[in-house]
Amino acid sequence: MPPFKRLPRAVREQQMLDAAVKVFSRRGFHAASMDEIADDAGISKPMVYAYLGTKEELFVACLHREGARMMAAIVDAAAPGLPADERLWHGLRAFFNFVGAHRDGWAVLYRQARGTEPFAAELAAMRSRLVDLVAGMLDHAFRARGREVSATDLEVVAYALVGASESLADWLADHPEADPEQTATRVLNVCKEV
Amino acid sequence: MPPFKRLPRAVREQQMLDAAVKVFSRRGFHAASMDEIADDAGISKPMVYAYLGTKEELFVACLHREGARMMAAIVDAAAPGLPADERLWHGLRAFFNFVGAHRDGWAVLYRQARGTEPFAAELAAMRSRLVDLVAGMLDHAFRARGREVSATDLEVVAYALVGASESLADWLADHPEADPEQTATRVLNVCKEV
DNA sequence: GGCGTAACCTTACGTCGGGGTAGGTATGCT
DNA sequence: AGCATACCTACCCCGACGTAAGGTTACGCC
Repeated sequence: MPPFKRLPRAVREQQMLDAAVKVFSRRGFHAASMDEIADDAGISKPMVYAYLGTKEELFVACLHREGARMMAAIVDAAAPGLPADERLWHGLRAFFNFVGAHRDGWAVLYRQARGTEPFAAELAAMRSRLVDLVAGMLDHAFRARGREVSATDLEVVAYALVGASESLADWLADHPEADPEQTATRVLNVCKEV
Repeated sequence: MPPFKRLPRAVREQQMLDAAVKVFSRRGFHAASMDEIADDAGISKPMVYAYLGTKEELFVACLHREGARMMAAIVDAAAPGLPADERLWHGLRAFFNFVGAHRDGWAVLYRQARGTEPFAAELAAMRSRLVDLVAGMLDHAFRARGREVSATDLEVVAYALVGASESLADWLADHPEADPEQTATRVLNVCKEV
């Protein structure tokens, strides 16, 4: 038999996470089986337990990795040096491009985690950070135009904007033929009217 | 022993659906057990199978009942006789009041169904009907102000509006102290700017 | 009133998928 | 050589879906 290649732990962990994200997104948390994940990662089940722990812990690991990637993509694109309007636009673009490129990661984050109790809190924290980020950018943008908005109203608008984007991202995840850039443009057109 | 009261089928079915919605919303689809649902309904498990069928069928029944209730609440409030602006406003109010009053029903609809494969399609169909309804009202509202908007743009705006509302509804479901009416007002304030 | 039938309802169980683990084997580094 | 790390096969076992078979109450009909 061909002796399966031995790989360092860090590499295997990434492979496992890749497989886990894929399977979780397709089947949902409960319907996904550790056997299938292990199989898909080209490894056997006990390794998954040895490296990433129990099923819940594995899911949390996925959540963290995908969430961190998404936040990083947005923060990178919306560099603080740019003018306020540009930051929002680039952030939106980055968001939709991320969702377009990581459709299954997105499904894990926002379709599985939202419904399954132990993870809802984790997700709420991430979304809260995103809302804060968007609220900050909106604040900049409004101030740049000489408009002053109260902190709570700012938060509600940010929440609504994030919600609308998530909703369209969801739609995007289900329509592989759709173009992320175009979707971002559409959201921005709506926002421009405000 | 106290002979448990015998009730007609229709009544029991409603009790079962009430219990099912409650348990599904608390535990999620998979984590919910038929035993707990039966227990909560004050009945024993085989009755649930006899009346509502398998677990999936039971969940679909919940989905349909709650979805129909929500749509009915919105359609009733947004009577076609009213002027376009009023219809949107009343529809929004009805939506948020419904979510406020049926927080667990909402959780079943939009947190469980979205993530769990067999039901996602069912939910997508409902949401699609809602988007169409909203798009129709938006069309009226725009025309009343003399603005013409293409059908696809209309759909995107409707989708974004529904998404934003769902997002805030979600937030509402997690904050029992929040006021539905006030939340509706806030969304409308954002829309008024468009 | 009695009696049968149908509907209501229960206890108790078969069964199986899948999470998690015990213990052992190979491989590379020092 | 020896030790740690990567890796596997095979297994245990519990929880929960779904069901079989039987008891109990209401109601219609003579």
